[in-house]
Amino acid sequence: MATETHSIDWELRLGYLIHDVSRLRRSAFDRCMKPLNVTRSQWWVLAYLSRQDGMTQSQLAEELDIGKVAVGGLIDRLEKAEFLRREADPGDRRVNRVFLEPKGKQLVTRMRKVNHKMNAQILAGLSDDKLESTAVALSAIKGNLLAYLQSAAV
Amino acid sequence: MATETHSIDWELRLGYLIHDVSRLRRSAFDRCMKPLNVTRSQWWVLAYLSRQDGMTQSQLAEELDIGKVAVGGLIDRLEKAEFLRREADPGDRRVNRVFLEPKGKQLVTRMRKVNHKMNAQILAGLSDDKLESTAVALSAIKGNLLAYLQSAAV
DNA sequence: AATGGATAATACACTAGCGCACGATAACAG
DNA sequence: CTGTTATCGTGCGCTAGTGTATTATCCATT
Repeated sequence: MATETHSIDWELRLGYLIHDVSRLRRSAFDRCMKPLNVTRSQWWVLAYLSRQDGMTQSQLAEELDIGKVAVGGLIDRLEKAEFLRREADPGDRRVNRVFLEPKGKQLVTRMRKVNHKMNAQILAGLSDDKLESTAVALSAIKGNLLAYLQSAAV
Repeated sequence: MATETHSIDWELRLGYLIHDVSRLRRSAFDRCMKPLNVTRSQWWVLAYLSRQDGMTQSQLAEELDIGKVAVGGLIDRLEKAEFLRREADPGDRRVNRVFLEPKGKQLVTRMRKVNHKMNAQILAGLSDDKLESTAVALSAIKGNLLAYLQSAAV
């Protein structure tokens, strides 16, 4: 089994690496955000809202690619913490629109900085070239994954 | 702030890409494993056991890099499903050692195949060179992350 | 032998995700 | 206008992870 010729080995390694990096990155992120008293998932909600305030819960679920239920729970907690508020849509009584509260906006700018600093540290020592080619490769993988998930959706 | 010169852009992209790829990969993995009626986390437990049967729960937690509590829960479910069994260590009455049951071993071989096939599809179209350089870059990132998590452990 | 510190597993409370099913509402068909 | 269908949000139950506290056991030092 040591004599596998080509790619197989890298395939496996890459599989594990993606797993490891994403797990470690998650830990690092959590550690960074801890002093801000907001979780990773909550961060994403706020980040998306900061780019487009007043989204509906379903839109958020779509963008974040998580279920509506999960979004509901997140918003519950964020609302309780007064980072955002729900507001009934005047035109469609089914929908809740979600708006950032001042406290939330403030948090977003702080989080942006923290995130940026973390990225810099994590990618330290990698040339722009490497960063770029890695990004390209990951994009390709992402494309494959999307295609795979589409097709297998049967 | 729009006039940042260099890498910043790739840093951001790479951050998002790692996030996306890991999320999508997780979904794909879950989809693959679904017919086997075993979750991703459970898969890891079985995989590690298949390489070293009879580990203690704490060893498993260490290897998998999750908490002991989480491991306990996973093993509860896996034991109930008869994929493995707990066995008291004769020398130290505090520890439980975990062993694969035949049903578990059987599952591991099936999972290996599925995993391999998925990897191949996901990395399709990438040359060995690209795979290698991507793996190298991710390794470096992983190193940075580990260092970061160590240092910030203050 | 006794005690005090480390370690193994568990209990409990919390955040987070999924899937399914449900009620309310909207949009559209006839 | 009425019935069907689709969509929005939620409730419930499950798996999974975290952190803290607890219990049982081991081990080292006195």
